[in-house]
Amino acid sequence: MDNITIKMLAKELNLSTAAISKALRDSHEISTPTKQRVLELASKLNYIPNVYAGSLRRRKSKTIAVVLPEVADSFFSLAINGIEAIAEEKGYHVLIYLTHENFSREQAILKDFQSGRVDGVLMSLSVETAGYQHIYDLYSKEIPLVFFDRVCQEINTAKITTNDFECGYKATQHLIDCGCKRIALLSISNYLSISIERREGYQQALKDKNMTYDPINIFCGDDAAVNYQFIRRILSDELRPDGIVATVEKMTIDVYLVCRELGLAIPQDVKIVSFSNLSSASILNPSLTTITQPAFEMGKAAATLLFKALEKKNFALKDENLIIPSDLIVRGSTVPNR
Amino acid sequence: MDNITIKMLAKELNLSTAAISKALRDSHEISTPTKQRVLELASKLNYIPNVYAGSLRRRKSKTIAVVLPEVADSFFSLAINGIEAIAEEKGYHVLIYLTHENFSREQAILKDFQSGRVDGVLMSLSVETAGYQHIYDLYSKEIPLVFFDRVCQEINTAKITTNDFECGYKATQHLIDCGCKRIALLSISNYLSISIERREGYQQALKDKNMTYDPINIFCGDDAAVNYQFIRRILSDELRPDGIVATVEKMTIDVYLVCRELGLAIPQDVKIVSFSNLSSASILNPSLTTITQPAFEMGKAAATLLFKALEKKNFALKDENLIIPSDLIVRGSTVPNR
DNA sequence: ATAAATTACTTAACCGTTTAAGTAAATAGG
DNA sequence: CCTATTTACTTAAACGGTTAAGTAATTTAT
Repeated sequence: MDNITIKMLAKELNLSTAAISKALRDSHEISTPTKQRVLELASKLNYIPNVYAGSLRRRKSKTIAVVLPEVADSFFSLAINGIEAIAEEKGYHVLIYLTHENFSREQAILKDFQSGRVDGVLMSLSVETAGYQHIYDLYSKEIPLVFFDRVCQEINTAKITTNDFECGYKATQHLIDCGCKRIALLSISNYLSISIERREGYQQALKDKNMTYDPINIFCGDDAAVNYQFIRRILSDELRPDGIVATVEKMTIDVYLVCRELGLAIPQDVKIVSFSNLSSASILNPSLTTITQPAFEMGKAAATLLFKALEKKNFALKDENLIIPSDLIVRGSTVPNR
Repeated sequence: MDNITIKMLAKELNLSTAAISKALRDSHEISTPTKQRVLELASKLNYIPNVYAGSLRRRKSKTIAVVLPEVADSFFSLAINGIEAIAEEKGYHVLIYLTHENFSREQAILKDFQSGRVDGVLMSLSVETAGYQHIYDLYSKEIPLVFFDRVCQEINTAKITTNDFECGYKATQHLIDCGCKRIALLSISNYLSISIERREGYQQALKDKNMTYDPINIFCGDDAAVNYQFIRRILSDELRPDGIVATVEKMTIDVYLVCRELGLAIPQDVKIVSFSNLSSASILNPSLTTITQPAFEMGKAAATLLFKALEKKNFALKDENLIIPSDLIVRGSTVPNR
């Protein structure tokens, strides 16, 4: 059996399709008894409007896109939760796209959005993103865009971040306070906003204590084995770090595994602080000191801003810049020696 | 500036909109030089077709929905990865919906799909789902549906599962082999397919060794504190279990925390096997013995089947039933005493 | 040389909903 | 009592593509 359409309701009730449409949208142009009849029949026949017809006509899809590097990461999955919570509340639908940190994939995804598929976009940049033309192109189509976490400073739109600089600083300072002399920063990019901020915080903390050390960049591909070998090399060195700030959750597990393999004790030989939302942080061996980001809240905030822009025509995203602070949660991986 | 439409291309090239449409879809009815001209102008003006117009006319959206209980869970986030991988390959878009284990939310989500919003649905049932009318309603609209993990046996469509019965059996047997005498099963439902299967495997394993013990059901709400207290009560009992099969990842962390608080040693006092895809399992304190589900592969398989149904009109999902086995990975939480 | 088939289009209907503009009847206002 | 306004609709044109059916011009077949 075919789907019920407005046309069928119209024929059945001897009304025009316009009358049906208006009745369903509770227009004042339709009398109460007529509205009743329409509503009754609609519910009796289980009429469900075709969303594509509506979207075409109204040029609005009630759909947003979330563009993420990956989903199997506690930060991003919590952020999705926050986004979904708001979207559900507002009656919006959520399309999800994963870049897998790949630039050309990100370009292709954004290009597609020019089709009008979505009313707005929430995104966190990929590591590989070099150049922002694809973002400007989207921007020029006047599709509202809110960045979260990995933002693009160059683009003049809303950005939700956490206090990455301070967290880089705090994490480093904490390791210094615990007696670390050679503190490494494990990062995945020289260009990503969060990487830069965290690194600058790290460097400032070292500078304030007249210490130096090199941040270490790890190419973050899909190949976990490569990361593992890289970390192993670092920790095998004679002058290996005695403190590590891991700016990415993934790497932490590798650090733990490498330490176990090399017979290095955490926190005695190596202390580690990780930017992470792992729910298992407290039951690791040893429990992990983390910078825990407000992932859920950031997702919520990003979505809230986006919907504000979608619902209020004269609301400008340009100068919205929200920073939600993270927490340093001290645990077993950074206990001072003796 | 307004969006470029086929109409504009047609006017510019002195052709009909039909010719443009056909040229863009590489129809044999259009000459090569004309196609070239159309393609050139389209790319020059950056023509991007309006997806809603196309979807309305063709009654196909190139979009699928994924309906999940939650996303902040390693199984589901890996499954999304698998689904996205296939969807991307096939040029489909992925809408994501979270039920938060809530029945009425699940009903509302499926009802919306009757609008033609999606071409197909992948889903994993919520804990609270009681009754399947909403699924039958979807089914009657001939929207292909593939279940994964938490399936509904009653509905005659494709199902991707893992060998839950065997895993329940294997996990229990493993604990017995490690010397456990009182083995508890932590579950979240009496009705969920996976819960039933795992419980039956557990019970069979006990029966085969002439042992008895009660499975324990935990209401799995959003309130983590409730679960925690519940587990605490169980482990505080004089006749507390010395072995636990946790069928849900979330609970494992609670068990670890409660054990620490009560001064119970894992694995000496309590051994635990968990159904889990936690990437941190190997670095927990102690490392966690897991039944690791092929989450990514299950997502991929589910998506692959769905697309087969979408692309081949005479492909029936009815009797597709794929079981991808999980692995028991023995780690520190189940070392035999002495 | 003529009928048949092919080529390269055009015309117009259609997908299902929304909405600006029009209209007849009822009501209100002076 | 006649005009202005309001009420409750209808008509028809969008929204932007797709596609069945039609057609004139050219090519092929007999």
